[in-house]
Amino acid sequence: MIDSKEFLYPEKSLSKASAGERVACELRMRIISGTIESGSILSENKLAADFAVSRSPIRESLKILAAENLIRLERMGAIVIGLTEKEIQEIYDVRLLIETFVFERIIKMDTVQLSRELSKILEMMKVAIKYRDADEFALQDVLFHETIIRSINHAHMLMIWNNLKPVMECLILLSMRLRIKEEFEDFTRVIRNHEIYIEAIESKNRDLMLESLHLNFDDVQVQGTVDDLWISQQMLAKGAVQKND
Amino acid sequence: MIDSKEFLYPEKSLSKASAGERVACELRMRIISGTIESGSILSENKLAADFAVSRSPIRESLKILAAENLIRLERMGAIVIGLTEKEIQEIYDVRLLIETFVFERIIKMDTVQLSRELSKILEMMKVAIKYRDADEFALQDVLFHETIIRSINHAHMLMIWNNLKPVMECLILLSMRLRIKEEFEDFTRVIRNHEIYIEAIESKNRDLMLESLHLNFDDVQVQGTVDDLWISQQMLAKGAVQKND
DNA sequence: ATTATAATACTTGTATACAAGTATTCTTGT
DNA sequence: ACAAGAATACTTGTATACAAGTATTATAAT
Repeated sequence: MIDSKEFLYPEKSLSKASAGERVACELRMRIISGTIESGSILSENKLAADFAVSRSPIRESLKILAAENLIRLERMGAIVIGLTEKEIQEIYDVRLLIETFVFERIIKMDTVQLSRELSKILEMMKVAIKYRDADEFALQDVLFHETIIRSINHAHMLMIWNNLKPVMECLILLSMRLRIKEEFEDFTRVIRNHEIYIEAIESKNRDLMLESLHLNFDDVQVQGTVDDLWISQQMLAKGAVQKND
Repeated sequence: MIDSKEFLYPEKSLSKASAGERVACELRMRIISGTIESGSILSENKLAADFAVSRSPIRESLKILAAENLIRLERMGAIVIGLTEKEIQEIYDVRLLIETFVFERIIKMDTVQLSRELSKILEMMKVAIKYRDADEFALQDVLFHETIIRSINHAHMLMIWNNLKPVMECLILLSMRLRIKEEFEDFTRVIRNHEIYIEAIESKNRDLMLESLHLNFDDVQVQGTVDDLWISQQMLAKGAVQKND
Protein backbone atom coordinates (compact mmCIF):
# COMPACT_ATOMS: atom_id res chain seq x y z
CA MET A 1 0.00 0.00 0.00
CA ILE A 2 1.30 3.42 -0.96
CA ASP A 3 1.62 5.88 1.86
CA SER A 4 -0.41 8.77 0.52
CA LYS A 5 1.63 11.23 2.56
CA GLU A 6 4.66 10.80 0.31
CA PHE A 7 3.96 12.83 -2.80
CA LEU A 8 6.16 12.78 -5.85
CA TYR A 9 4.74 15.91 -7.40
CA PRO A 10 6.06 19.25 -6.10
CA GLU A 11 3.29 20.72 -3.99
CA LYS A 12 4.21 24.32 -4.70
CA SER A 13 2.93 23.91 -8.26
CA LEU A 14 -0.59 23.02 -7.23
CA SER A 15 -1.37 25.76 -4.76
CA LYS A 16 -4.48 26.76 -6.68
CA ALA A 17 -5.32 23.32 -8.01
CA SER A 18 -8.44 21.41 -7.11
CA ALA A 19 -8.27 18.05 -5.39
CA GLY A 20 -8.91 16.36 -8.73
CA GLU A 21 -5.96 18.04 -10.43
CA ARG A 22 -3.77 17.33 -7.43
CA VAL A 23 -4.62 13.64 -7.56
CA ALA A 24 -4.09 13.61 -11.33
CA CYS A 25 -0.61 15.13 -10.96
CA GLU A 26 0.36 12.68 -8.28
CA LEU A 27 -0.99 9.64 -10.09
CA ARG A 28 0.74 10.78 -13.26
CA MET A 29 4.07 10.95 -11.47
CA ARG A 30 3.57 7.52 -9.98
CA ILE A 31 2.55 5.98 -13.28
CA ILE A 32 5.36 7.53 -15.29
CA SER A 33 7.97 6.78 -12.66
CA GLY A 34 6.77 3.20 -12.49
CA THR A 35 5.73 3.46 -8.84
CA ILE A 36 2.37 2.31 -10.14
CA GLU A 37 3.04 -0.48 -12.61
CA SER A 38 1.61 -0.77 -16.11
CA GLY A 39 -1.29 -3.14 -16.19
CA SER A 40 -2.45 -2.31 -12.68
CA ILE A 41 -6.12 -1.67 -12.24
CA LEU A 42 -7.15 1.48 -10.43
CA SER A 43 -10.44 1.52 -8.56
CA GLU A 44 -12.22 4.79 -7.90
CA ASN A 45 -13.22 3.73 -4.43
CA LYS A 46 -9.78 2.53 -3.53
CA LEU A 47 -8.13 5.70 -4.82
CA ALA A 48 -10.66 7.79 -2.94
CA ALA A 49 -9.72 5.97 0.24
CA ASP A 50 -5.97 6.24 -0.45
CA PHE A 51 -6.07 9.96 -1.15
CA ALA A 52 -8.68 10.64 1.51
CA VAL A 53 -11.05 12.43 -0.86
CA SER A 54 -14.42 11.51 -2.30
CA ARG A 55 -15.01 9.84 -5.64
CA SER A 56 -15.82 13.13 -7.39
CA PRO A 57 -12.26 14.46 -7.62
CA ILE A 58 -10.99 10.94 -8.27
CA ARG A 59 -13.28 10.65 -11.26
CA GLU A 60 -12.05 14.00 -12.50
CA SER A 61 -8.43 12.90 -12.22
CA LEU A 62 -9.08 9.63 -14.05
CA LYS A 63 -10.70 11.53 -16.92
CA ILE A 64 -7.60 13.73 -17.12
CA LEU A 65 -5.21 10.78 -17.17
CA ALA A 66 -7.33 8.95 -19.73
CA ALA A 67 -7.12 11.99 -22.04
CA GLU A 68 -3.34 11.78 -21.71
CA ASN A 69 -3.44 8.10 -22.63
CA LEU A 70 -1.83 7.08 -19.35
CA ILE A 71 -4.79 4.94 -18.35
CA ARG A 72 -7.71 3.35 -20.16
CA LEU A 73 -11.17 3.69 -18.66
CA GLU A 74 -13.09 0.45 -19.01
CA ARG A 75 -16.30 -0.89 -17.56
CA MET A 76 -14.59 -2.29 -14.52
CA GLY A 77 -11.70 -0.21 -13.30
CA ALA A 78 -9.10 1.94 -15.00
CA ILE A 79 -6.20 0.06 -16.54
CA VAL A 80 -2.79 1.67 -16.25
CA ILE A 81 -1.04 1.98 -19.60
CA GLY A 82 2.03 3.95 -18.62
CA LEU A 83 4.83 5.04 -20.91
CA THR A 84 6.62 2.52 -23.07
CA GLU A 85 9.71 3.33 -25.08
CA LYS A 86 7.44 3.61 -28.08
CA GLU A 87 5.25 6.17 -26.34
CA ILE A 88 8.24 8.29 -25.45
CA GLN A 89 9.39 8.14 -29.05
CA GLU A 90 5.91 9.26 -30.07
CA ILE A 91 5.98 12.23 -27.73
CA TYR A 92 9.26 13.14 -29.36
CA ASP A 93 7.58 12.97 -32.80
CA VAL A 94 4.86 15.32 -31.67
CA ARG A 95 7.27 17.75 -30.13
CA LEU A 96 9.35 17.82 -33.29
CA LEU A 97 6.20 18.47 -35.27
CA ILE A 98 5.00 21.27 -33.00
CA GLU A 99 8.31 23.01 -32.59
CA THR A 100 9.18 23.05 -36.26
CA PHE A 101 5.73 24.43 -37.05
CA VAL A 102 6.11 27.05 -34.34
CA PHE A 103 9.55 28.04 -35.56
CA GLU A 104 8.26 28.65 -39.07
CA ARG A 105 5.84 31.15 -37.59
CA ILE A 106 8.40 32.70 -35.29
CA ILE A 107 10.77 33.61 -38.09
CA LYS A 108 8.01 35.75 -39.54
CA MET A 109 7.51 37.64 -36.28
CA ASP A 110 9.22 40.30 -34.24
CA THR A 111 11.17 38.21 -31.75
CA VAL A 112 12.57 40.90 -29.45
CA GLN A 113 9.97 40.41 -26.74
CA LEU A 114 10.16 36.62 -26.94
CA SER A 115 13.92 36.63 -26.78
CA ARG A 116 13.82 38.72 -23.61
CA GLU A 117 11.35 36.40 -21.95
CA LEU A 118 13.38 33.33 -22.82
CA SER A 119 16.57 34.94 -21.56
CA LYS A 120 14.87 35.66 -18.27
CA ILE A 121 13.73 32.06 -17.92
CA LEU A 122 17.23 30.88 -18.77
CA GLU A 123 18.62 33.05 -15.96
CA MET A 124 16.12 31.48 -13.59
CA MET A 125 17.28 28.06 -14.70
CA LYS A 126 20.87 28.99 -13.94
CA VAL A 127 19.89 30.13 -10.47
CA ALA A 128 18.01 26.89 -9.94
CA ILE A 129 21.17 24.96 -10.79
CA LYS A 130 23.26 27.12 -8.51
CA TYR A 131 21.01 26.18 -5.61
CA ARG A 132 20.69 22.55 -6.72
CA ASP A 133 16.93 22.85 -7.10
CA ALA A 134 16.05 20.16 -9.66
CA ASP A 135 12.30 20.75 -9.46
CA GLU A 136 12.59 24.47 -10.04
CA PHE A 137 14.93 23.84 -12.94
CA ALA A 138 12.52 21.37 -14.48
CA LEU A 139 9.51 23.65 -14.17
CA GLN A 140 11.43 26.53 -15.72
CA ASP A 141 12.51 24.25 -18.53
CA VAL A 142 8.89 23.42 -19.26
CA LEU A 143 8.03 27.10 -19.08
CA PHE A 144 10.80 27.84 -21.58
CA HIS A 145 9.24 25.66 -24.22
CA GLU A 146 5.72 26.73 -23.40
CA THR A 147 6.73 30.35 -23.82
CA ILE A 148 8.04 29.62 -27.28
CA ILE A 149 4.83 27.86 -28.28
CA ARG A 150 2.58 30.54 -26.78
CA SER A 151 4.43 33.24 -28.68
CA ILE A 152 2.82 32.42 -32.00
CA ASN A 153 -0.70 32.83 -30.63
CA HIS A 154 -2.07 29.64 -32.11
CA ALA A 155 -4.87 28.25 -29.95
CA HIS A 156 -4.75 24.79 -31.43
CA MET A 157 -1.01 24.31 -31.22
CA LEU A 158 -1.41 25.40 -27.63
CA MET A 159 -4.09 22.76 -27.18
CA ILE A 160 -1.75 20.06 -28.41
CA TRP A 161 0.93 21.38 -26.12
CA ASN A 162 -1.48 21.41 -23.19
CA ASN A 163 -2.15 17.74 -23.82
CA LEU A 164 1.51 16.94 -23.95
CA LYS A 165 2.63 19.24 -21.17
CA PRO A 166 1.69 17.28 -18.05
CA VAL A 167 3.44 14.14 -19.22
CA MET A 168 6.41 16.18 -20.39
CA GLU A 169 6.57 17.93 -17.04
CA CYS A 170 6.66 14.59 -15.26
CA LEU A 171 9.41 13.28 -17.49
CA ILE A 172 11.52 16.36 -16.96
CA LEU A 173 10.94 16.44 -13.22
CA LEU A 174 12.02 12.82 -12.84
CA SER A 175 14.93 13.25 -15.21
CA MET A 176 16.27 16.36 -13.52
CA ARG A 177 15.98 14.92 -10.02
CA LEU A 178 18.05 12.00 -11.14
CA ARG A 179 20.66 13.99 -12.97
CA ILE A 180 21.19 16.64 -10.34
CA LYS A 181 22.62 13.85 -8.24
CA GLU A 182 24.34 11.58 -10.69
CA GLU A 183 25.08 13.52 -13.84
CA PHE A 184 25.35 17.07 -12.71
CA GLU A 185 27.60 18.18 -15.56
CA ASP A 186 24.71 17.53 -17.96
CA PHE A 187 23.07 20.73 -16.80
CA THR A 188 25.66 22.94 -18.42
CA ARG A 189 24.96 21.20 -21.73
CA VAL A 190 21.22 21.68 -21.29
CA ILE A 191 21.78 25.36 -20.62
CA ARG A 192 24.01 25.63 -23.67
CA ASN A 193 21.34 24.04 -25.84
CA HIS A 194 18.77 26.51 -24.64
CA GLU A 195 21.16 29.34 -25.43
CA ILE A 196 21.50 28.01 -28.95
CA TYR A 197 17.73 27.88 -29.21
CA ILE A 198 17.51 31.55 -28.25
CA GLU A 199 20.23 32.41 -30.74
CA ALA A 200 18.32 30.58 -33.45
CA ILE A 201 15.21 32.57 -32.64
CA GLU A 202 17.07 35.89 -32.52
CA SER A 203 18.83 35.29 -35.81
CA LYS A 204 15.77 33.55 -37.25
CA ASN A 205 18.13 30.87 -38.34
CA ARG A 206 16.11 27.83 -39.31
CA ASP A 207 19.17 25.64 -39.70
CA LEU A 208 20.52 26.50 -36.29
CA MET A 209 17.21 25.68 -34.69
CA LEU A 210 16.89 22.38 -36.51
CA GLU A 211 20.47 21.57 -35.67
CA SER A 212 19.81 22.23 -32.01
CA LEU A 213 16.68 20.07 -32.06
CA HIS A 214 18.29 17.24 -33.95
CA LEU A 215 21.36 17.25 -31.75
CA ASN A 216 19.12 16.53 -28.81
CA PHE A 217 17.16 13.96 -30.69
CA ASP A 218 20.12 12.06 -32.08
CA ASP A 219 21.45 12.01 -28.57
CA VAL A 220 18.41 10.08 -27.45
CA GLN A 221 18.31 7.62 -30.25
CA VAL A 222 21.91 6.84 -30.92
CA GLN A 223 23.60 6.93 -27.57
CA GLY A 224 20.63 6.06 -25.46
CA THR A 225 21.52 9.05 -23.34
CA VAL A 226 19.20 11.96 -23.04
CA ASP A 227 19.35 15.68 -23.21
CA ASP A 228 16.91 18.37 -22.34
CA LEU A 229 13.45 16.81 -22.36
CA TRP A 230 14.28 13.29 -23.35
CA ILE A 231 14.95 10.35 -21.14
CA SER A 232 14.62 6.63 -21.48
CA GLN A 233 12.10 4.69 -19.49
CA GLN A 234 14.45 2.66 -17.35
CA MET A 235 15.93 5.82 -15.89
CA LEU A 236 12.64 7.20 -14.75
CA ALA A 237 12.15 4.92 -11.78
CA LYS A 238 15.41 6.16 -10.30
CA GLY A 239 14.10 9.72 -10.41
CA ALA A 240 11.12 8.80 -8.29
CA VAL A 241 12.37 10.26 -5.07
CA GLN A 242 11.02 12.87 -2.73
CA LYS A 243 11.14 16.42 -3.94
CA ASN A 244 14.00 18.17 -2.25
CA ASP A 245 12.50 21.22 -0.50
CA MET B 1 -35.14 29.46 -23.99
CA ILE B 2 -33.95 26.52 -26.06
CA ASP B 3 -36.38 23.67 -26.27
CA SER B 4 -34.22 20.81 -25.08
CA LYS B 5 -36.25 18.35 -27.09
CA GLU B 6 -34.80 19.63 -30.37
CA PHE B 7 -31.36 18.09 -30.64
CA LEU B 8 -28.88 19.01 -33.36
CA TYR B 9 -26.63 16.03 -32.80
CA PRO B 10 -27.68 12.74 -34.41
CA GLU B 11 -28.88 10.54 -31.60
CA LYS B 12 -27.87 7.29 -33.25
CA SER B 13 -24.20 8.11 -32.61
CA LEU B 14 -24.61 8.31 -28.87
CA SER B 15 -26.40 5.10 -28.13
CA LYS B 16 -23.74 4.02 -25.66
CA ALA B 17 -22.79 7.49 -24.50
CA SER B 18 -23.25 8.76 -20.98
CA ALA B 19 -25.44 11.74 -20.23
CA GLY B 20 -22.34 13.90 -19.96
CA GLU B 21 -21.09 12.99 -23.42
CA ARG B 22 -24.56 13.46 -24.83
CA VAL B 23 -24.77 16.95 -23.40
CA ALA B 24 -21.26 17.72 -24.62
CA CYS B 25 -22.15 16.66 -28.17
CA GLU B 26 -25.29 18.71 -28.19
CA LEU B 27 -23.70 21.80 -26.69
CA ARG B 28 -20.84 21.49 -29.16
CA MET B 29 -23.27 21.48 -32.06
CA ARG B 30 -25.10 24.49 -30.70
CA ILE B 31 -21.91 26.42 -30.06
CA ILE B 32 -20.33 25.68 -33.43
CA SER B 33 -23.56 26.31 -35.32
CA GLY B 34 -23.99 29.59 -33.51
CA THR B 35 -27.24 28.55 -31.86
CA ILE B 36 -25.42 29.42 -28.65
CA GLU B 37 -23.58 32.67 -29.27
CA SER B 38 -19.93 33.35 -28.52
CA GLY B 39 -19.59 35.28 -25.32
CA SER B 40 -22.59 33.68 -23.68
CA ILE B 41 -22.12 32.47 -20.15
CA LEU B 42 -23.19 28.93 -19.36
CA SER B 43 -24.28 28.10 -15.83
CA GLU B 44 -24.06 24.55 -14.56
CA ASN B 45 -27.35 24.82 -12.75
CA LYS B 46 -29.14 26.34 -15.69
CA LEU B 47 -27.80 23.71 -18.09
CA ALA B 48 -28.76 20.97 -15.64
CA ALA B 49 -32.29 22.32 -15.63
CA ASP B 50 -32.42 22.72 -19.44
CA PHE B 51 -31.18 19.20 -20.12
CA ALA B 52 -33.09 17.70 -17.22
CA VAL B 53 -30.04 16.04 -15.70
CA SER B 54 -28.03 16.71 -12.57
CA ARG B 55 -24.92 18.84 -12.34
CA SER B 56 -22.58 15.83 -12.47
CA PRO B 57 -22.95 15.08 -16.17
CA ILE B 58 -23.09 18.81 -16.91
CA ARG B 59 -19.74 19.29 -15.21
CA GLU B 60 -18.35 16.41 -17.24
CA SER B 61 -19.56 17.96 -20.47
CA LEU B 62 -18.12 21.36 -19.63
CA LYS B 63 -14.73 19.79 -18.94
CA ILE B 64 -14.89 18.13 -22.35
CA LEU B 65 -15.77 21.33 -24.16
CA ALA B 66 -13.11 23.27 -22.29
CA ALA B 67 -10.49 20.74 -23.45
CA GLU B 68 -11.66 21.43 -27.00
CA ASN B 69 -11.26 25.16 -26.44
CA LEU B 70 -14.94 25.80 -27.19
CA ILE B 71 -15.56 27.28 -23.76
CA ARG B 72 -13.40 28.75 -21.00
CA LEU B 73 -14.07 27.63 -17.44
CA GLU B 74 -13.78 30.59 -15.10
CA ARG B 75 -14.64 31.19 -11.48
CA MET B 76 -18.17 32.25 -12.30
CA GLY B 77 -19.68 30.39 -15.21
CA ALA B 78 -18.30 29.00 -18.43
CA ILE B 79 -17.70 31.52 -21.20
CA VAL B 80 -18.49 30.40 -24.72
CA ILE B 81 -15.59 30.93 -27.11
CA GLY B 82 -16.92 29.25 -30.23
CA LEU B 83 -15.16 29.02 -33.55
CA THR B 84 -13.82 32.11 -35.23
CA GLU B 85 -12.42 32.13 -38.74
CA LYS B 86 -8.98 32.07 -37.15
CA GLU B 87 -9.84 28.95 -35.18
CA ILE B 88 -11.04 27.16 -38.27
CA GLN B 89 -7.82 28.11 -40.04
CA GLU B 90 -5.93 26.71 -37.07
CA ILE B 91 -7.77 23.42 -37.21
CA TYR B 92 -6.77 23.28 -40.86
CA ASP B 93 -3.12 23.81 -39.85
CA VAL B 94 -3.29 20.95 -37.42
CA ARG B 95 -4.95 18.64 -39.90
CA LEU B 96 -2.33 19.44 -42.53
CA LEU B 97 0.36 18.71 -39.95
CA ILE B 98 -1.17 15.41 -38.86
CA GLU B 99 -2.01 14.13 -42.30
CA THR B 100 1.35 14.86 -43.84
CA PHE B 101 3.05 13.16 -40.90
CA VAL B 102 0.73 10.18 -41.23
CA PHE B 103 1.30 9.92 -44.95
CA GLU B 104 5.07 9.77 -44.47
CA ARG B 105 4.51 6.72 -42.29
CA ILE B 106 1.97 5.18 -44.62
CA ILE B 107 4.30 5.12 -47.59
CA LYS B 108 6.62 2.89 -45.58
CA MET B 109 3.85 0.41 -44.84
CA ASP B 110 1.89 -2.30 -46.57
CA THR B 111 -1.23 -0.43 -47.60
CA VAL B 112 -3.38 -3.25 -49.01
CA GLN B 113 -5.49 -3.63 -45.89
CA LEU B 114 -5.90 0.13 -45.44
CA SER B 115 -6.86 0.64 -49.04
CA ARG B 116 -9.59 -1.99 -48.73
CA GLU B 117 -11.00 -0.36 -45.60
CA LEU B 118 -11.04 3.05 -47.19
CA SER B 119 -12.72 1.73 -50.31
CA LYS B 120 -15.43 0.20 -48.17
CA ILE B 121 -16.03 3.48 -46.37
CA LEU B 122 -16.15 5.28 -49.70
CA GLU B 123 -18.84 2.86 -50.90
CA MET B 124 -20.81 3.61 -47.76
CA MET B 125 -20.51 7.31 -48.47
CA LYS B 126 -21.86 6.79 -51.96
CA VAL B 127 -24.84 4.93 -50.57
CA ALA B 128 -25.41 7.72 -48.07
CA ILE B 129 -25.54 10.19 -50.93
CA LYS B 130 -27.88 7.98 -52.90
CA TYR B 131 -30.34 8.07 -50.03
CA ARG B 132 -29.72 11.73 -49.28
CA ASP B 133 -28.51 10.97 -45.76
CA ALA B 134 -26.26 13.92 -44.92
CA ASP B 135 -25.56 12.77 -41.38
CA GLU B 136 -24.52 9.30 -42.42
CA PHE B 137 -22.31 10.77 -45.13
CA ALA B 138 -20.66 13.11 -42.65
CA LEU B 139 -19.99 10.39 -40.08
CA GLN B 140 -18.48 8.14 -42.75
CA ASP B 141 -16.33 11.03 -43.92
CA VAL B 142 -14.95 11.44 -40.40
CA LEU B 143 -14.40 7.70 -40.20
CA PHE B 144 -12.49 7.82 -43.48
CA HIS B 145 -9.92 10.20 -42.09
CA GLU B 146 -9.80 8.50 -38.72
CA THR B 147 -9.09 5.18 -40.44
CA ILE B 148 -6.12 6.71 -42.20
CA ILE B 149 -4.74 8.13 -38.99
CA ARG B 150 -5.30 4.94 -37.00
CA SER B 151 -3.48 2.89 -39.65
CA ILE B 152 -0.04 4.06 -38.57
CA ASN B 153 -0.55 2.91 -34.98
CA HIS B 154 0.71 6.08 -33.37
CA ALA B 155 -0.95 6.63 -30.02
CA HIS B 156 -0.07 10.30 -29.79
CA MET B 157 -1.14 11.26 -33.28
CA LEU B 158 -4.38 9.51 -32.42
CA MET B 159 -4.62 11.62 -29.27
CA ILE B 160 -4.31 14.79 -31.28
CA TRP B 161 -6.93 13.49 -33.67
CA ASN B 162 -9.22 12.58 -30.79
CA ASN B 163 -8.99 16.17 -29.61
CA LEU B 164 -9.78 17.49 -33.02
CA LYS B 165 -12.38 14.94 -33.98
CA PRO B 166 -15.48 16.15 -32.14
CA VAL B 167 -15.18 19.67 -33.51
CA MET B 168 -14.41 18.32 -36.95
CA GLU B 169 -17.42 16.05 -36.78
CA CYS B 170 -19.65 19.00 -35.94
CA LEU B 171 -18.26 21.07 -38.78
CA ILE B 172 -18.79 18.27 -41.26
CA LEU B 173 -22.26 17.45 -40.03
CA LEU B 174 -23.38 21.05 -40.33
CA SER B 175 -21.66 21.46 -43.67
CA MET B 176 -23.13 18.34 -45.21
CA ARG B 177 -26.64 19.06 -44.01
CA LEU B 178 -26.43 22.41 -45.70
CA ARG B 179 -24.95 21.19 -48.93
CA ILE B 180 -27.21 18.22 -49.39
CA LYS B 181 -29.94 20.77 -49.87
CA GLU B 182 -28.27 23.67 -51.60
CA GLU B 183 -25.11 22.47 -53.26
CA PHE B 184 -25.74 18.85 -53.95
CA GLU B 185 -23.34 18.59 -56.84
CA ASP B 186 -20.46 19.23 -54.41
CA PHE B 187 -20.77 15.69 -53.18
CA THR B 188 -19.42 14.19 -56.37
CA ARG B 189 -16.33 16.36 -56.02
CA VAL B 190 -15.91 15.29 -52.40
CA ILE B 191 -16.14 11.66 -53.45
CA ARG B 192 -13.62 12.24 -56.24
CA ASN B 193 -11.18 13.81 -53.79
CA HIS B 194 -11.45 10.82 -51.51
CA GLU B 195 -10.78 8.56 -54.46
CA ILE B 196 -7.65 10.50 -55.23
CA TYR B 197 -6.60 10.14 -51.62
CA ILE B 198 -6.95 6.38 -51.86
CA GLU B 199 -5.01 6.36 -55.12
CA ALA B 200 -2.25 8.35 -53.48
CA ILE B 201 -2.08 5.83 -50.66
CA GLU B 202 -2.11 2.84 -53.01
CA SER B 203 0.60 4.27 -55.23
CA LYS B 204 2.40 5.75 -52.23
CA ASN B 205 2.56 8.90 -54.26
CA ARG B 206 3.49 11.74 -51.94
CA ASP B 207 2.88 14.39 -54.58
CA LEU B 208 -0.57 13.13 -55.40
CA MET B 209 -1.55 13.17 -51.75
CA LEU B 210 -0.19 16.67 -51.21
CA GLU B 211 -1.92 17.82 -54.36
CA SER B 212 -5.20 16.41 -53.14
CA LEU B 213 -4.78 18.07 -49.76
CA HIS B 214 -3.75 21.40 -51.19
CA LEU B 215 -6.54 21.41 -53.72
CA ASN B 216 -9.01 21.26 -50.88
CA PHE B 217 -7.16 23.82 -48.90
CA ASP B 218 -6.75 26.32 -51.68
CA ASP B 219 -10.42 25.90 -52.32
CA VAL B 220 -11.14 27.13 -48.83
CA GLN B 221 -8.81 30.05 -48.85
CA VAL B 222 -9.08 31.43 -52.33
CA GLN B 223 -12.65 30.96 -53.30
CA GLY B 224 -14.16 31.03 -49.88
CA THR B 225 -15.97 27.88 -50.83
CA VAL B 226 -15.27 24.68 -49.04
CA ASP B 227 -14.60 21.13 -49.87
CA ASP B 228 -14.47 18.02 -47.80
CA LEU B 229 -13.89 19.06 -44.21
CA TRP B 230 -13.66 22.78 -44.57
CA ILE B 231 -16.34 25.34 -44.30
CA SER B 232 -16.45 28.98 -43.40
CA GLN B 233 -18.14 30.18 -40.28
CA GLN B 234 -21.00 32.07 -41.80
CA MET B 235 -22.28 28.94 -43.48
CA LEU B 236 -22.47 26.94 -40.31
CA ALA B 237 -25.55 28.54 -38.87
CA LYS B 238 -27.52 27.52 -41.93
CA GLY B 239 -26.60 23.90 -41.30
CA ALA B 240 -28.15 24.01 -37.87
CA VAL B 241 -31.32 22.20 -38.72
CA GLN B 242 -32.88 19.04 -37.46
CA LYS B 243 -31.24 15.82 -38.46
CA ASN B 244 -33.24 14.20 -41.17
CA ASP B 245 -34.17 10.72 -39.92
C1' DA C 1 -16.77 -33.80 -10.15
C1' DT C 2 -19.03 -30.66 -12.96
C1' DT C 3 -22.32 -27.49 -14.49
C1' DA C 4 -26.03 -24.23 -13.73
C1' DT C 5 -28.00 -20.95 -11.01
C1' DA C 6 -28.30 -17.70 -7.27
C1' DA C 7 -26.21 -14.60 -3.99
C1' DT C 8 -22.63 -11.25 -3.18
C1' DA C 9 -19.42 -7.81 -3.75
C1' DC C 10 -17.78 -5.18 -6.53
C1' DT C 11 -18.10 -1.51 -10.51
C1' DT C 12 -19.77 2.96 -12.88
C1' DG C 13 -23.03 6.85 -13.68
C1' DT C 14 -26.14 10.06 -11.77
C1' DA C 15 -28.59 12.79 -8.26
C1' DT C 16 -28.47 15.44 -4.35
C1' DA C 17 -26.59 17.88 -0.33
C1' DC C 18 -23.47 20.91 1.64
C1' DA C 19 -19.57 24.16 2.34
C1' DA C 20 -16.92 27.97 0.94
C1' DG C 21 -16.37 31.71 -1.92
C1' DT C 22 -17.83 35.67 -5.10
C1' DA C 23 -20.84 38.96 -7.42
C1' DT C 24 -24.85 41.58 -6.93
C1' DT C 25 -28.27 44.02 -4.77
C1' DC C 26 -30.28 46.23 -1.10
C1' DT C 27 -30.12 48.92 2.80
C1' DT C 28 -28.42 52.47 5.59
C1' DG C 29 -25.84 56.42 7.01
C1' DT C 30 -24.14 60.84 5.58
C1' DA D 1 -27.92 61.74 -4.14
C1' DC D 2 -24.15 58.79 -3.09
C1' DA D 3 -20.83 55.83 -0.76
C1' DA D 4 -20.10 51.94 2.39
C1' DG D 5 -21.33 47.84 4.11
C1' DA D 6 -24.59 43.99 5.01
C1' DA D 7 -27.69 40.64 3.13
C1' DT D 8 -28.83 37.76 -0.57
C1' DA D 9 -28.45 34.94 -4.57
C1' DC D 10 -25.63 33.17 -7.16
C1' DT D 11 -21.19 30.29 -8.26
C1' DT D 12 -17.85 26.13 -7.88
C1' DG D 13 -15.82 22.04 -5.59
C1' DT D 14 -16.56 18.15 -2.80
C1' DA D 15 -19.03 14.50 -0.28
C1' DT D 16 -22.43 11.21 -0.13
C1' DA D 17 -26.37 8.37 -1.54
C1' DC D 18 -28.49 5.49 -4.72
C1' DA D 19 -29.58 2.83 -8.96
C1' DA D 20 -28.27 -0.23 -12.50
C1' DG D 21 -25.07 -3.26 -14.27
C1' DT D 22 -21.13 -6.81 -14.19
C1' DA D 23 -17.84 -10.14 -12.36
C1' DT D 24 -17.05 -13.36 -8.92
C1' DT D 25 -18.09 -16.59 -5.68
C1' DA D 26 -20.84 -19.86 -3.45
C1' DT D 27 -24.41 -23.05 -3.52
C1' DA D 28 -27.13 -26.65 -5.31
C1' DA D 29 -28.49 -30.10 -8.60
C1' DT D 30 -27.18 -33.71 -11.68
